Amino acid sequence: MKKNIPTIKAIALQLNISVSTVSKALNNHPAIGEQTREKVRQLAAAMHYVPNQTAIHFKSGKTHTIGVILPQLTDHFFTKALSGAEHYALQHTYNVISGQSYNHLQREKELVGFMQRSRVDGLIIALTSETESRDHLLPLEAWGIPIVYLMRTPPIKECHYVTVDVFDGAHQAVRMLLNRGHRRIAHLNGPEMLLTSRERQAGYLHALQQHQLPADPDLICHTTLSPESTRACMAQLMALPDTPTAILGFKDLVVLEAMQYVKNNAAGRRGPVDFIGFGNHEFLQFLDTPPTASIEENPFLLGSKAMEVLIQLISGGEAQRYQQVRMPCKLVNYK
Amino acid sequence: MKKNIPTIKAIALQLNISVSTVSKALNNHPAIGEQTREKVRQLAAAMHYVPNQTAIHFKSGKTHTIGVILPQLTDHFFTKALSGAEHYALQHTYNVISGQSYNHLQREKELVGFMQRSRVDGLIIALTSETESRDHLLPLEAWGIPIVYLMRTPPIKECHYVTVDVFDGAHQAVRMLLNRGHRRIAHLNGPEMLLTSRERQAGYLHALQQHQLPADPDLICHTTLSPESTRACMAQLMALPDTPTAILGFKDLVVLEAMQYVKNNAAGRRGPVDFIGFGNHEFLQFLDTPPTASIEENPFLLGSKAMEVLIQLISGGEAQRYQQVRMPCKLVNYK
DNA sequence: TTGTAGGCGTTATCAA
DNA sequence: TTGATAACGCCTACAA
Repeated sequence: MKKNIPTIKAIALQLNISVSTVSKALNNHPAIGEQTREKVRQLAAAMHYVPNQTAIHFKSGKTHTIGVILPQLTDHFFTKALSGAEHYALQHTYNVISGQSYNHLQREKELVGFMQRSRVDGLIIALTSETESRDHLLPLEAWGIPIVYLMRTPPIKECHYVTVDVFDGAHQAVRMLLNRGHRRIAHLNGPEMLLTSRERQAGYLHALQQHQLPADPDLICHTTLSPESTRACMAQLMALPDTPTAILGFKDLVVLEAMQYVKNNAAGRRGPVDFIGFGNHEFLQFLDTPPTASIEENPFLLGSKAMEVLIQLISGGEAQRYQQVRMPCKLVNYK
Repeated sequence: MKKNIPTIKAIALQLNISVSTVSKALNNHPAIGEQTREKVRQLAAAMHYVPNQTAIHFKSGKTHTIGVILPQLTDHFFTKALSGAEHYALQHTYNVISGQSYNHLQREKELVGFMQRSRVDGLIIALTSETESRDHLLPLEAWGIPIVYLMRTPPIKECHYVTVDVFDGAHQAVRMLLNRGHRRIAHLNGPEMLLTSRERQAGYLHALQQHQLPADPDLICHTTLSPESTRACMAQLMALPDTPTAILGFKDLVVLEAMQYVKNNAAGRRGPVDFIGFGNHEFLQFLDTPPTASIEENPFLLGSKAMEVLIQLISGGEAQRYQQVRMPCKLVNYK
């Protein structure tokens, strides 16, 4: 199967006119006669001519394309963030190319390289939980390609980012649990390395503090997000002399695993009865015994906002201050 | 923020050698001295030189990139199919660019246009449920860009496709329900337009037929996959004088909506007690009352296979017969 | 109103 | 072993 793709030159040849005339006709250049324009357009349509974007990118030095790198799309949070980013980009005639890092730094580096080679005009990235340095991203910045971090930001202040205000989310959740009478509230948090984990924890601690409750380090544990790790955390919590009565989880999936653990392993024994996680996953509605509440994050809007910030950075001319946006989240009650 | 991206020319200028020497040095061309090669490599690394892929694509006429167009990534099935396709592509040094059609023909056409302009070497596509003709795909084929349809195939024989053997999946499911004693089995199917719906139905009918059971058209309905539409179907089924005792659903989500409907609207009344859907969604494990079974499809392998077929078509030289693959599926019991 | 020429970054061919 | 040159498809300033 040999490729046979029509070019401007082929059109020019057939009509016996010059290449530049064809180019102008197709681009609605004013200095082209009505007749010629029509002739060209008709032939182009008949030949199914489609401009070669690689050539245009190459020539213009602008790809009008945004790269998006996310950990994984099996996580609804990122899927929706991607959709939001795509949506905004499309409305502003930008294209999106995306890739999944599968939470591996090595793969993230490869993807960054791919984005660089593809000469994206800007990058949105949620770092892997392995990523400690952003050395592999510095060349992009040096090139003048703006980067907006989404959710998973690097541990520095000098960057553009868009995140969810998980501090407030955790704070709201713990306040609700406190109001329901709980005094032993565990925090089944995500990987310690993630900034978003640390912010959740800060919100958790702040709520306790406001209630003049001491923080018990035994009540805080970190799951790698694997089911095994989550179960290990739960085993630890349940082994405490004074078991927690409520749990704030990193996200809904973790909470469900925790609830399952309690159901399977704590029959009869005292165990947590109230659970709250992040995400407000749509599957929760199908559960006979849903968690107490869930913290809704609106990832679609998050992605859309990230793209908005990025496109503004790209088109906004001179160096701007670091854009740092925190989107609100909302506690949704299930009981 | 002005872009400042190093090129081969910049390297050549600094080292006071020619552009072509630099190019060869970077590409390990044998006819380059060890010294020169080293000098070039070091400077390139120091300048964070990254080749301009748009230029290479442009020059070579090969992008080494595969386009993937899917309805939506919020559907785990397609997310996993995408991951599988990406995985295979990466191992064979192909890149993937993907887009979501959101099940809109218009958007699908735009994406096809984007893929064409991007000069992908091949395309994997799952058509929208709106897509009746493949006119917008013909130019690609005329260009010699192979297309592999994934799951959502066009209603013709002359195409390459990779699907799941849903006929057999439905057949297995209905056989199981029959074995459990059911004689009034409803088929809560997906959009009639989708080939995959028709194949499910054929499997359903075939199983009934093997059991010498007549097919009751009242027991077959088609949801658009929206919750409202699914509820409307359920209302219809529940209004029958002889209500179904079991339901085969288009996919797990539809089944859960159906189960919820029964729970909310049939308290006390006779209603279906066994449910089977397609997908074997990972959330099913968290349900107190899961469906009876689910039909596992392995979409990751499906996407991977589609990519394998496509890359073979791309590199395989001359026109080959139509590749048509049906992946097996497996009934997973929950009760 | 149309055509000519140059150039974007890279590689391949051929000459030095 | 290295360098000069042309070419890929398209656009644009300038010339005709």
